[in-house]
Amino acid sequence: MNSQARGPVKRIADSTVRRLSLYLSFLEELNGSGTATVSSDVLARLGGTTSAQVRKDLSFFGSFGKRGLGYSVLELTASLRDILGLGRQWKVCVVGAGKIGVALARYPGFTYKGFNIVAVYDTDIQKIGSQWDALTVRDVARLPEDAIPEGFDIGVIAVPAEAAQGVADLLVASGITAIMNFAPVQIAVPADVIVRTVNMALEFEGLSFALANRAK
Amino acid sequence: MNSQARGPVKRIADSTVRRLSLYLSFLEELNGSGTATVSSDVLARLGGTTSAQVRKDLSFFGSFGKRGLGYSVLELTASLRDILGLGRQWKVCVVGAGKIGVALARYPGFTYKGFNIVAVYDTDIQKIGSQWDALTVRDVARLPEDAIPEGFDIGVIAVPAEAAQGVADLLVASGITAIMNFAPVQIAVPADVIVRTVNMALEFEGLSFALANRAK
DNA sequence: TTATGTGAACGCATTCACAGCC
DNA sequence: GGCTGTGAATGCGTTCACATAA
Repeated sequence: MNSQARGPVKRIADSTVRRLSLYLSFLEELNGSGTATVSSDVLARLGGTTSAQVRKDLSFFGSFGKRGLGYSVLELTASLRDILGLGRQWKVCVVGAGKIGVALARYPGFTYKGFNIVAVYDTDIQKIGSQWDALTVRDVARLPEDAIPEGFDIGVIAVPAEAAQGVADLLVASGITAIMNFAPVQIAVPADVIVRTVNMALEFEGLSFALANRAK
Repeated sequence: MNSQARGPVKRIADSTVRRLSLYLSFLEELNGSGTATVSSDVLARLGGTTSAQVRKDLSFFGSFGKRGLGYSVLELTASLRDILGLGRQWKVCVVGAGKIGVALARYPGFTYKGFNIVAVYDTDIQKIGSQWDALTVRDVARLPEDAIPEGFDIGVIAVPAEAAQGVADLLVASGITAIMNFAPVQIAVPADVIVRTVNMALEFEGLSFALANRAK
C-alpha cells in the first residue's frame, strides 16, 4: 500500500484519535519553526509516547512516511487535518451564554481549527438580544426552526446540570447529531447522536485521587 | 474480607477513577432524592456501563455492599469520597486571571467538592490588584514566597499556551506537586509532580473525527 | 545505515460466570 | 431469590521486533 490511503477499516480507539490531535499540534509548531521532516521518534518524545505507537497510530490510515527519512511535516500535517475532519468548517451553535461559552469563543485556535460559532442561545430573558462578540444571543425557543436553514453541525451544551438533558433533547429534536456537553452530568441521546462530555469535576477528582494515593 | 478496606494494593486505571467519580455524582443525586439503597445494576445504567464493571471498580478498594441487597447510598457515598480524597479540603491557586479561571471559580460544586481557590495570580499589571470575587489578583512573582506559608496543594495553569511551561516551572520551583493544566500544550515536569491536562481543542477534534468518519 | 510499516506477542482493562452471603 | 465479590476468560490497545524501503 502506498501513501495517502484513507478511511479507517476498523474501529479506531479514542486514545489513538487523541494522540493524532496531539501529533497535529506538534506538527503545526514544527511547521512554524521551519522544520521540513520529522521522525516518529521525535513526535513520540513530544507526545510522551513511543515511536512504535506513533507509527501504529498512523498506520491505521495509510503510509505517510519515507523509510530511512521520516515524515514530511507539511504532508503529514495535511493528512492529519484530513483524517481528523479538520479540512472543512464545522458550524457550531452554543446553548448557554455563560462563562463556558465565552471561554470557548475566545479559546485560541478554535475558529482556526475549523469550528465556527455561528449562533448563541439562552433562556434568560435578560441575556436574549444582548451582544456576544459579533453574535446576538437568541431565544432558545428559536433553535428548532434555525437549525436546518443555518446548518448547525455541532451543538454545545453550556448550561447548568439541571437544564442539560432538556437542551440535549432540543438539539436532537432540531436534527443536530453531534453534541459537546460541558454540563457535569451524563446525557441520554439516541444511538446515532455523537456526544462528548467534558466534566471538569471529574478531572479535578482524578487529581485529588492521585494526590491522596501517592506514595509518600 | 469485610467492608471498609482502604488503600489500593495495585495500580488503579484512570478509567476506573473516572467511573468512581461518576458513581459518586449519581449517589449524591440519589441521596438528594432520599433513596437508601442502590444496586450495581442501577449505578451501571446511570453511568452507561455494566454492573460487573461497577462491582469490579469498587472491589479494588474493598467490599462495600450487602449480597442480595445492594449498597447503602449513604455509606457508599462516604466511601467513594474517602477513596477519591474528597474527605479533605484542597488549597488551589490559579495562575491566569482570565476566562478559564473565572469559569472555574464559579463552577457549580467546585468548592463543595473540597477544592478551594485561595489565591489568583497574573502577570498583567492591569489585572494585578483587581478584585476577583473575594480574592485580590496578585503578581505571579510573589507565588514562590506565598506557596509554602499558604500551603497550596494544587496549581492551576490558566494562561496562554506560550506561557504554560514557564508557569509550570514556577509552580514546581515553589514546591507545588500537583498541577491542573488548561493550556493546550503538553508541559514537562519532574516525575514526582502530578499533571493533568484538559485540552478543549483535543475534545473538539475528537468530535470532528467522529463526525467525519461516521457511517452515513 | 536509518527509519518506516506491520504481524505477532504481550499486558491490562473489561466481561463472564458463578460461588458466597443476605 | 437477589445481588455482591471475584477468579478466569476474553478482547483490545500497546509494545516488540524485524522485514522493507530509501
